[in-house]
Amino acid sequence: MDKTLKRMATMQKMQVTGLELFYANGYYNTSVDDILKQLNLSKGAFYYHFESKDDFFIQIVQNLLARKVYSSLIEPIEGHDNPLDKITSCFENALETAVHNEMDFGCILSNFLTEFQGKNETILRHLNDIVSIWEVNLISTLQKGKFNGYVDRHVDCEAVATYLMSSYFGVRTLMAGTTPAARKYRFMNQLRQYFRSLEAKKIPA
Amino acid sequence: MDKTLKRMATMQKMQVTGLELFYANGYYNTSVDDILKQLNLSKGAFYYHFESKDDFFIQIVQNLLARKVYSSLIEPIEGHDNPLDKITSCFENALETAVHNEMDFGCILSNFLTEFQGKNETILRHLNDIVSIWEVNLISTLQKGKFNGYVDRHVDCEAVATYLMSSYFGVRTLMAGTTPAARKYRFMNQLRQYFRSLEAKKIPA
DNA sequence: ACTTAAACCGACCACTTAGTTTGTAAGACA
DNA sequence: TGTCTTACAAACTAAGTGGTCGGTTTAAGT
Repeated sequence: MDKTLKRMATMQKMQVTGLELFYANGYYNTSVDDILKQLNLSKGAFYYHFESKDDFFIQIVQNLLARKVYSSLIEPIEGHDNPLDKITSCFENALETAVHNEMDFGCILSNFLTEFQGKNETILRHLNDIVSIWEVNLISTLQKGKFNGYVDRHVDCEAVATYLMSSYFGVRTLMAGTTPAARKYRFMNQLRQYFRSLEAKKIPA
Repeated sequence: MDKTLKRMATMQKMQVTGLELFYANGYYNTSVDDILKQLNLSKGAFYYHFESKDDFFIQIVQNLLARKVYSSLIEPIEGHDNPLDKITSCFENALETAVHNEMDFGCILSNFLTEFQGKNETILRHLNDIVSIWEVNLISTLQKGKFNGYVDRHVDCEAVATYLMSSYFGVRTLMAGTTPAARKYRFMNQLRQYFRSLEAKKIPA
């Protein structure tokens, strides 16, 4: 019991700083030693707990990244209110966090997708799993919004989901570059403009 | 004269295959030797023509990448026709090329932006220069469209440009993953929906 | 106090990396 | 013909890389 606790604690620490460094420097540009140096741990400790660097990363994806995406992009849009409002404030919050983050390098998920595209099929599958979950949740939220009269019935929910994911990934990449606050403001501005065209038409009188 | 020709030819070959491999495998995950092996050239040749790997890449960015972005994303939207139509068909063509590309790993520019974010300031500056050029062109095209009565006068052109760049970067990342054709279709679908909300209102009668 | 196993250390291995250096074939030029 | 420069080859260096392995610490169970 205490043993598994210690085990979990060490593994957790490794994964947390692992994610930090992988996010900041990229997977291939971060060595296992880099991570261990920051924790004052040795190679032995690492390979005692993890099979390989790839295995280590996959566990990070499942343990930390999946939860992060869920808590910041999926859970906030659940519920039966107006999905367009929920998505708006969800994006607003996510982007605001990015603006205030001194070390923002873009959307973690999107960055890793880019890095492993065509390089590591196994890892890519795990990343795409997260994308799928996000997509499915967006679609069903939008469909629920249709049913509840918030979203126009002619709207193609799958297409909207694709458009939303695209724009979010992209703006995070742009924001990591220059003038994140301005870019966030402009982005949200146009997101609202776009959403207005998806609203259910009010039946006059 | 013949000398500079040979020199240019060799450098060109190196840069072309360099860009191919950097795009496919990433900058840090592609060694100079990888490039040289494919050309049957030696380290001597490489360091005779280029100062360093970084210098090599910067020249690729300026010589090849800048031109590529210009010819596929900037030049096609120039002119005095309806900018919303021009941008639509420009994106349509760019995405169609990506769909038919067997080895598509996303938008070259966006991928490199992601890879160098927070890692190499110098290279990042050169990449952001290209982004700026694209942005400026989008904005001025939209403003011209306003002047010519294609775009509604209340539209915030800078915000539209940000939104367009974001969505394009993002959809290219998504398309590199799964079902690129479907994602392209859905994306273009919603782009048109969005553009409809930017059109100049027809003055009735 | 003794056993046992989990948790960890750190030297080590084979290999790769960017970059250097020494050397040399081939053409230009005198 | 002899010299000099260009354009490359190939062996090399020093610093890493992921991964292995024999040994040591630590702490719980008896």
